Amino acid sequence: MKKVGNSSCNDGALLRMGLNDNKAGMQGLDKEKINKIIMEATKGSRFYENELKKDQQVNQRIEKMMQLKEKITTQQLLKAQLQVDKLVIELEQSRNLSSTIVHIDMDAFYAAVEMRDNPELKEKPIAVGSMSMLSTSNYHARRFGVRAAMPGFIAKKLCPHLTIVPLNFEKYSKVSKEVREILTEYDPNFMPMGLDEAYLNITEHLEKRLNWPEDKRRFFFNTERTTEKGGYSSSPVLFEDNTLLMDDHPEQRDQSVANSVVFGTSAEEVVKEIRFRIEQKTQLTASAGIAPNTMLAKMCSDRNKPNGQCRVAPERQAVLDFLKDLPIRKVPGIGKVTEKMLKALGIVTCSELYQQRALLSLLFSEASWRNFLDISLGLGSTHLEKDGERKSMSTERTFSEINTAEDQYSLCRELCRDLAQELQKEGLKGKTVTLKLKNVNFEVKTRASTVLSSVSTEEEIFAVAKDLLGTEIDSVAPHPLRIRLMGVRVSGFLSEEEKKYQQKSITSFLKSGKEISFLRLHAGKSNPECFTKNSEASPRGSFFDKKRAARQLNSENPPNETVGKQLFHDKKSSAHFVEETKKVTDLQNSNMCKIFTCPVCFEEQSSNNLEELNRHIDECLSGSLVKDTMEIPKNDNSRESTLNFLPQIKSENVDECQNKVDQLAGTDQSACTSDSCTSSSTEKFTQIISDKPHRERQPSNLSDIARNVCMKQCLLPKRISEDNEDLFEKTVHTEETSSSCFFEAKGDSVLVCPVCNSEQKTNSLVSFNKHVDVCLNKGLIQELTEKKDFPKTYNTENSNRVGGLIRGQQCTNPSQGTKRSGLTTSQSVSKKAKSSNSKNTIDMFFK
DNA sequence: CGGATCGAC
DNA sequence: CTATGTCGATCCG
Repeated sequence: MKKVGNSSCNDGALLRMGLNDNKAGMQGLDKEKINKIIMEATKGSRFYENELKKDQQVNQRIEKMMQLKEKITTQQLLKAQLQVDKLVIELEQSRNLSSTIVHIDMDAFYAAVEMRDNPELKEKPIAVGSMSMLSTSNYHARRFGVRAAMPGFIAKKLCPHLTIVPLNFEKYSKVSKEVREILTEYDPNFMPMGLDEAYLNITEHLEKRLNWPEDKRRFFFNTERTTEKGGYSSSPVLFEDNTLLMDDHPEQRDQSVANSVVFGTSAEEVVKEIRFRIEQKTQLTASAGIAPNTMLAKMCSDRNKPNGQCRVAPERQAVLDFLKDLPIRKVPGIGKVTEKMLKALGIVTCSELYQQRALLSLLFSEASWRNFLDISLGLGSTHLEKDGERKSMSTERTFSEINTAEDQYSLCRELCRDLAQELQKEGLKGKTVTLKLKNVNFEVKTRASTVLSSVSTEEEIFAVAKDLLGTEIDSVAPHPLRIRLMGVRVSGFLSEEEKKYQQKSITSFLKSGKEISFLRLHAGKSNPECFTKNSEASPRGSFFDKKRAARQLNSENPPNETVGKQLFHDKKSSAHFVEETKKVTDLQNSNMCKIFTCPVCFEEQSSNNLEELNRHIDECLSGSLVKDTMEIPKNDNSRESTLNFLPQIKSENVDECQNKVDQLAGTDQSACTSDSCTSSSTEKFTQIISDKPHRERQPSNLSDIARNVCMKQCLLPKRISEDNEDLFEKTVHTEETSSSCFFEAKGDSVLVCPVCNSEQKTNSLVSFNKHVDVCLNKGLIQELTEKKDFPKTYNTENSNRVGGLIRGQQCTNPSQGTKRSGLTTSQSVSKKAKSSNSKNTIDMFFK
């Protein structure tokens, strides 16, 4: 039995410290010991106090969420269920299993490189980083609880023999480049994620490869390599699992020349080949995941690491099976906080995430719950988008306490200098400057200011940053600002188009003088810093009160006003132009490959968007529905079609299909928003129902509980007594006119509680609703979580289905982008709490 | 727009 | 002693 709800657990900051399961190696420590040691090293520190504070904030968020949950009524939940399930259908329709995405992940990358290059380190627990912070550790060290993102001094307490190797990025970059040279052969558009990870789309490679002669798939062992021991390393690790190279075409192996190996043509073989080549070239091992989308591929690569690979077959059921018991924390985008919040709702696995989809849609923001839904359905991006233009650039530094204004200003200038250098390398200018400060209690603040003309030089950036800094210093005066970190960021870059306009404008407006002085200014870094100098350089009026003036200077811009305004104008119009063209191309793109299959007539519909498809389905429903002859056409795996509705229908029972039709029918009325339903939708609804009364209504899916209640018991064949027929009519009618509530007053009647299934005699809906509420609060969550329908398919058993009544919210563009949202509760946070909180923070910031 | 937060590497 | 640096996304006020 699963305990659900109010577990605002007080596991404190320990949770944050990333302890992991320890496979009880011969050496190493068990979890308990690790926790204890970390706690001893940690407690009482400023860092720890701050962690506790953050933890409490999370707990407050959870509490708020739970309060919100308490207030959710049955009706709301059921309605949400309907809406979400409509979306589920759309998402299912758009499921795309035709791509083969690979995620490659180098094993303990930095540590592995260091071990490779220094044989002394082999067999020893090592970590890469510093006493302050570790970037990674080898597997040996991990047995002691030494992990990435852990400070070295704590790691040393866990594992006194730990060797800490300083970072050497140049080396890692070089190795990374070697690996990328291999990857690019399989997908020239592969997407690197940091130095040690990458996504590949090998769909095209797989096709080409089918026709490749064996020799193109033959690779040789590296025999020249002289390892540390002078020996010859024949990559023993890779071949430890001898299944690795023997499946696909064993006969081809025999023909291979000594010291060579031939790989097959399957996706698995391709990935083995990639890993083989990586290891031969770099002596490093990689893990890999193969799946129909990036999210799954990433989770797959985690499955058999280190030095393993795993595949999720491109079948809906395989995807669902893979997700079934997978802890949500394994999902990219779900971090500690989200994990904890969901855990408070009793959600730990992906299947539970699916089961609670209705609740989640009420408790979280749209972006969040939609993300959750994608996750629980196993949807992710099926193509690798090249990353767009950079949005910001920043630099920050941690140091031992700095508390004098002078030091802080000069540090700030230094950061601006570094940043300006980087900005100019990429030829970027931004309009927003953000200053970041972390005080000695680890509390972080950011302060931003946006100016009219974009900045890129040290002087320009510093002019803005110093004001922000000055304001912060003032705000604590007469106390010193005690900081341990400062950072400067520039954002709000001009887009490519805007740049062109700007260049034109600049060349036409600015004559040589100013421009050159801009370009040359930073080269002569002779200025021995000091902010006083800068304030001299700023416009007049700043020499009264340094600090007051500083605050007003926000919108100073070196060129004259008219230029600034002119630029602004141009930028706007050009941005508009860009947007328009983008729309057009987007449309064209989406035109290209989207073919929907109408779930009613089963004909392929090429359409721009869902709305159009829905319109078609509408027509089908009102026109040909009566025929009710649902021929299921033969459908071989046409890899072309991006949308695979048919195969699903095939694999599910007919009733499931009917379920979808019902829902679609009930949803298309976009006027049927939130709390009101138009009569036309109700008409259609009754039509469908009366058209298909003969169809045996089988238990369908969880969400039918929602429909049950929506349509009241009148549509539940088993529970409808004959004399309720009348009720049905009235009911529908009532809904037509007033449907602010799913339950309409009906005089004396016997209603069946959709939760506990018991009959409830009521004379008022209020009392019945109350009963359902109570029932629901007690049992629904639990009941839903206990459903065992996940493995088979998400949409299965439950009792007594009825047609749907769904609000016509537009859910266009099921594009399954790569975006992963952060998380927030959708409801507003109490202002009081927040402001008092921030006040506290401000007070505390300078103690 | 500004500030805070989350999450990934 | 000693708890990173950079970036993107999202949400709310």
